[in-house]
Amino acid sequence: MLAALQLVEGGQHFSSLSIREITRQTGVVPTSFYRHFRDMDDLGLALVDELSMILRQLMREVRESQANAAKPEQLIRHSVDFFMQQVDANRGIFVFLTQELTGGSVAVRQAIRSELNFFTNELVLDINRYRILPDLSREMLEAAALLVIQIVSMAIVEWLDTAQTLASQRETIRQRIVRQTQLTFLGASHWKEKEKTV
Amino acid sequence: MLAALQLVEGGQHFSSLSIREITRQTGVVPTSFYRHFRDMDDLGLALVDELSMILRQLMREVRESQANAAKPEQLIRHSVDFFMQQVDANRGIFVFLTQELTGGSVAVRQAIRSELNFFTNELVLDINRYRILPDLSREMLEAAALLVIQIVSMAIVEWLDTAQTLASQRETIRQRIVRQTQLTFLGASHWKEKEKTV
DNA sequence: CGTTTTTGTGTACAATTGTACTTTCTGCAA
DNA sequence: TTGCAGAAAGTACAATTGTACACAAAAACG
Repeated sequence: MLAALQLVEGGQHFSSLSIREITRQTGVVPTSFYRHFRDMDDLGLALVDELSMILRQLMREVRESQANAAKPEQLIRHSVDFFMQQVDANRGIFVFLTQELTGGSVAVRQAIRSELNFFTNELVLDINRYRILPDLSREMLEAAALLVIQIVSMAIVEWLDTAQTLASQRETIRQRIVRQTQLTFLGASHWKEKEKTV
Repeated sequence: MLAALQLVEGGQHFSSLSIREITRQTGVVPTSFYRHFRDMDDLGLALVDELSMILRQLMREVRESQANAAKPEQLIRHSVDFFMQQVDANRGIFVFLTQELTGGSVAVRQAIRSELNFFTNELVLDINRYRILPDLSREMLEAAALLVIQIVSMAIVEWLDTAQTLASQRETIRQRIVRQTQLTFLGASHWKEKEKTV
């Protein structure tokens, strides 16, 4: 699994990897692959499972880093800074997950989407816990929370393409995440249910 | 190019296609490939160019379908309905574009991103033309417009995974697009520049 | 018409691939 | 110490791959 992640981080798309390539990377004979996975699809799913665990832990750390939040208006900014730092420290994970979010097999795609839904629910819980947006309907709350998750997801792809040395471009991305997130919360706080959605 | 699109629509990832596979699909000898493209990357870029043209035309039609818009509050809903209809009618195009948005080579990814920026600018022009959000700063306006584009982009991926027969699931996706877009505009309309972004 | 450019064909080959199979190794429990 | 299960190695083979090169048809153009 680590070998596959390294190859993906090295610029190849997961769906273009071969079994032999992966075993070669780990310094093991091709047929050993089958001791652990039925085929590449199986490996893909195993990776999503494994990386999901790591990702959840990582999100917990983002949350904890805000436990003694300075000022609430800087909460978003700090979370974004901290999170993007983690993205850099775990490139392989995020390259794989963003690739497969739109790429791999149906099963893998849905596994990743259900992980995004998990984070959406966590966010909904947090919003409720801190009594932000108390008047929002469940549906709208979920749409807003998922939107925040999607904002970050889309930004990660671009972030990973932007060299760490290009500080100004990276700052542009960070600012956009903050702005779009603020926009989302601002919109949600002004939502009146009478404005019928459909 | 059509052959590649068909294979992608058939469930394979573009980066896993082989030259021989493509030429086989068109009923032509493998070496003929090189008469038209240097390599697969070249084909990928050519596809983005070609599909961008089609996509722009398609977006124009979405706009025109709203020229004599009934009521403004239904404008979003109607545009979404019309657009998703076009997605169904052009699956191959959208499968490829969403795949490569996070997948392919750096060059292809950036080509697609710049296309998304084009649509963002178009949307900004429209917003200005109709005097929606007259008080919004340029930066915030762009962030909001891009967010709308991103909302749709993310939804397309899920849409393509949802069979046409599952009407209720598809309606859920449509509603989410509408809600998230409304949220974005609502937030943008309440934005005061004093709420410093960063 | 004749010529030139573009596109397609045929042949060839070394490299890589997935996977079935048999055999060897390794660590641990009895 | 023995036995055994899990992991790796070794061997094998047919299928597929990218691409070089020489030649043939077709299209474009004067």
